[in-house]
Amino acid sequence: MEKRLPTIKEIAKQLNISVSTVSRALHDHPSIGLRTKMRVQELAKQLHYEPNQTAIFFQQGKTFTIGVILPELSEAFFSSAISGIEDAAHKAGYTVLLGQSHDSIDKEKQLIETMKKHRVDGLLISISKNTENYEHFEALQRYNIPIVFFDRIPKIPNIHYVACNMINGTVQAINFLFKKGHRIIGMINGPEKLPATKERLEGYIQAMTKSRLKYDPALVVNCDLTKEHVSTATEKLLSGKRKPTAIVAFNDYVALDAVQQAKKMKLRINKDICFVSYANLPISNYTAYPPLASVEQYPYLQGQKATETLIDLLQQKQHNDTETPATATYYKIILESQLVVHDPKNG
Amino acid sequence: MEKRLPTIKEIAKQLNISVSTVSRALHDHPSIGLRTKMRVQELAKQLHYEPNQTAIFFQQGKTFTIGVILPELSEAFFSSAISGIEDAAHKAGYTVLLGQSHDSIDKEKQLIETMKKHRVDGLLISISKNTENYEHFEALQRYNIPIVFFDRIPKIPNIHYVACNMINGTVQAINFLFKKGHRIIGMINGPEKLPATKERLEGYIQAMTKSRLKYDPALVVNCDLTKEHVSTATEKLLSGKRKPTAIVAFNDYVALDAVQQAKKMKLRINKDICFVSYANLPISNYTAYPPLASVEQYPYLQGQKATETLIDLLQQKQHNDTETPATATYYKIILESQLVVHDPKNG
DNA sequence: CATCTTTCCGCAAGCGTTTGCACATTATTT
DNA sequence: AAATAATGTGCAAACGCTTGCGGAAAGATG
Repeated sequence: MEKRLPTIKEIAKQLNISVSTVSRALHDHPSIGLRTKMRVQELAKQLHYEPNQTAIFFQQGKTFTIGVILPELSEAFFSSAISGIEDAAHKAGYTVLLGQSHDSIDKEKQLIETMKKHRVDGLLISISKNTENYEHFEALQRYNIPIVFFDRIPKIPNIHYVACNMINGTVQAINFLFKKGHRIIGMINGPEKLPATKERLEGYIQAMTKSRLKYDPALVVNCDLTKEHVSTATEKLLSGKRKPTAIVAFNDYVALDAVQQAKKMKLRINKDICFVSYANLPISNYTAYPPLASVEQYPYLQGQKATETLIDLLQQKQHNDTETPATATYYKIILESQLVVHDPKNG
Repeated sequence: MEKRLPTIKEIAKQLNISVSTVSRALHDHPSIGLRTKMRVQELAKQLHYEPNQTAIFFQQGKTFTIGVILPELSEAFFSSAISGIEDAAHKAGYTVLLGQSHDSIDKEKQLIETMKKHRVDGLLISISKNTENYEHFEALQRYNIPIVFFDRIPKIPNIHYVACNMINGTVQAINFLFKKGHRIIGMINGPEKLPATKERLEGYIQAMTKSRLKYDPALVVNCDLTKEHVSTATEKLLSGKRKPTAIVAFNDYVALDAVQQAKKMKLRINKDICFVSYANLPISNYTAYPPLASVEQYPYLQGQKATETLIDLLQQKQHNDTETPATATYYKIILESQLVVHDPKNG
């Protein structure tokens, strides 16, 4: 009934040789004779032997596992990212240990503990919205567990990260609208503290000033991304003194909510008011009034790149352990975002 | 530089006691004196001692890890499911090892190998579209690794699973349309082999016959869910002899693609032709012509339930190991799907 | 035939933890 | 004071695998 898994010891006993010989035979070690090598491998196959990875992990102090901590798996951005992560990890022979923080800093801390316990070789983290102090990350440095942050990056100096530059995308968006003749361009931005919000604002300011439209703070409103907030934000924007003819929205969902509000206010979408946003979700093509264009942030690619650099780091570490202590250079990989103009005929 | 993590042995040495005492002290074992218990715990904290989980995993033959294999993380259904899985697992002190099959049977097999190597305690699987033989699953039984399947279930007898009954949802959908006066109701179904497809068909037949509309096979077409196939399927349906006034679509995306095709054919949506579908994605509310209603499949809940039953199984196993071999009862948990009628004013 | 290589294999330690058992100390009872 | 019972601790094995080192057997060389 209780099928005990065969071990190296079993094989050794049956063949009347030592475990070390078996181990080496299975690893094709040069100092094992062809004959015994064959005999061992044969029997191993026959018994369905498989090495006990937990024993190996333990023995080698490596788990070939990378931990991933991110806010919310069901968000489209992160589900694409995790998809890229898993693919890249799998390709390199690593597996992925998963945890979502639900934007709670406590959960984030807990997860880090769990990951540490599981002795993950490294971590991929996209921090929670509410994470403001970073001790729990710094603690990991001491344990020599490398971290690569992605998308949501903490504001601390010496870290590796992969992110998408929203500034240039924003500039592209504004320029796109400018070329279409818009001169009063509003922005519905995200929660003030978010770096993503700040980047969008920076891009906005850059592009506006460069186009010699002066930057008018009244044209930029923040919101917490809930439908209600978006509505009030839109209303505020569209009933101000300077009424924008185009709005850049924090993401596609915000744009859609904003469109609904604009329609409530009897504005004609794409005539009285145009929208551009971020994320470039495929569903936009099906909506009644998709944004004219959307800034693609390449979540899958971000996940992939982040994973690749982490694995790179892990391999460096292996070498450095025997040589000099790692030269402290930090990966700072920035993907350029890209404005994607939507096909007008789906309007 | 190389901070070696403190071990139980370290503590023992510094306190001049044995490792076993330290171990017991840290576990609050009753047979350890209060004094030494305190001393140990104090020093442990001071050294930032943390047990090496890999050692414990190895020693106990348990990893407190559950493997999850599913087709595609970036699909909305599965990203919700994994979210539910992760939450439930975390609550029970388990962690989640992740893998996506990309609907490739080979990848699926590989992943199972990996999971087995990692000595996951149990597995949660939603099988790939193309999986037709099930040896690789049955092999696991022999290793005494329990599996709970969810959503996409293989056709083999003795398994645990959690699924969502699409039949009743389909019946609800048809009845809904019937009440609205529709008498010729078409269906754009999925790939023929998929159980999900079969269930929808069964529900369709049940409801149609019960409503004394006879079942007309010409009104049901299969498709592989690509946009092109959906278009041709829709066209075929709408240019048949009996032209449906309503169509039940395999999922919301299919419905949206079908709507586009119908519009191309100059039909008026919601007048000449109505749509109902499955999944109930939130984006539907933003689309130009959302389906009138959609069958909710509760992916988050499915993930959650599947995880809970797996953990249940794991705990049973622990007990049964010492007693009688598990009484072979199999969990077959079926959630009822639920038709959600959409608010017409968002039309 | 003696010596030196090569070729092949086993011994044993070590990774960090848990746990059954025996032993030593102290407290309780007669 | 002796016997018994509680109370603390330590020893050592076990989990499965890898690997440095030493050594036997076989072959090559002089």
